[in-house]
Amino acid sequence: MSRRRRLGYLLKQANLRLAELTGPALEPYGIEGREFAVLSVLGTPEPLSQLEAAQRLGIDRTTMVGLLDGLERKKLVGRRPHPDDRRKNMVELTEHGRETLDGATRAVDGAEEAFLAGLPGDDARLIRDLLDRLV
Amino acid sequence: MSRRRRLGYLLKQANLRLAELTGPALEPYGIEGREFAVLSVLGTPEPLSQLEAAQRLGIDRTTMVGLLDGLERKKLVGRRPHPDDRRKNMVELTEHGRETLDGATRAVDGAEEAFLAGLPGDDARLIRDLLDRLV
DNA sequence: TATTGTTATACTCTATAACTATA
DNA sequence: TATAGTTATAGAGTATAACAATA
Repeated sequence: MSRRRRLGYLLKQANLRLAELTGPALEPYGIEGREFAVLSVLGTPEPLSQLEAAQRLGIDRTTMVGLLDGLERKKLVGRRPHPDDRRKNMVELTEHGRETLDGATRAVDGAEEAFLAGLPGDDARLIRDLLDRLV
Repeated sequence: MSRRRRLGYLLKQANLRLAELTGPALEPYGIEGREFAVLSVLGTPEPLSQLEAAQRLGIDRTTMVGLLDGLERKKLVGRRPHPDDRRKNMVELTEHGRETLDGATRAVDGAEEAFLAGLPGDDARLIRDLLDRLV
């Protein structure tokens, strides 16, 4: 009979353990977890401004500036002014960014799979569904 | 048909949402989430040194020093040298610390319950079990 | 020599405030 | 007046390195 651990502790440790798998998985692509997250939201069909991308990820727009600076230096994304509202920068994946996203997505899929490997297939699907309903 | 969100994103957001509930829940007790975590591990029957407490929480021993400094200032814990190994500080809850832990535990239980309120009872129990098996 | 607690320090991540330009 | 992007800055939270005391 083991002691019940706090939910906050479990979530934090799960996050850390997953990051230990995704970090190395992304290394060959030259990006970090947060950069992958940015590429992921930019990979959706609809074009996004910097602010919109930030909101999708739940981060501040000032944080997005730095992330995009890095991704732009790596030639993974490009900024261009919105034609109808020149306050906005629309952000798009470059060809290289798209390729990187595709490969990195497979790598992260593998890392998530490894992370969930301890659970039977049904439970692996279930925990994702449950978390999805919570957030 | 909604887009599948990354597991890392879900875990991070779940953590943030839970923290938004536990933070205010702990406020009446004058402690923060991390301090509650420390009190929790000190609340177990076996006496712990600073290092042992840090290891239970997966944090560095240098981080534990600062946390215990704060808790000691609040008269919630006490340090005393281990009788047989004077390199070690044994850390124990004060009477006030025990009372605070008891109340705070109920408050956090309530916050976790609220966090999981969107899920049917079975699923609320299940997600905790699944996370427990993952970490 | 190794371990525990401590301190100083630095690094990462993030947000707030203030500015520019646009609307 | 309000919004989007930017910059400067500051605050958490954390770890690494180095030291003293002890084993």
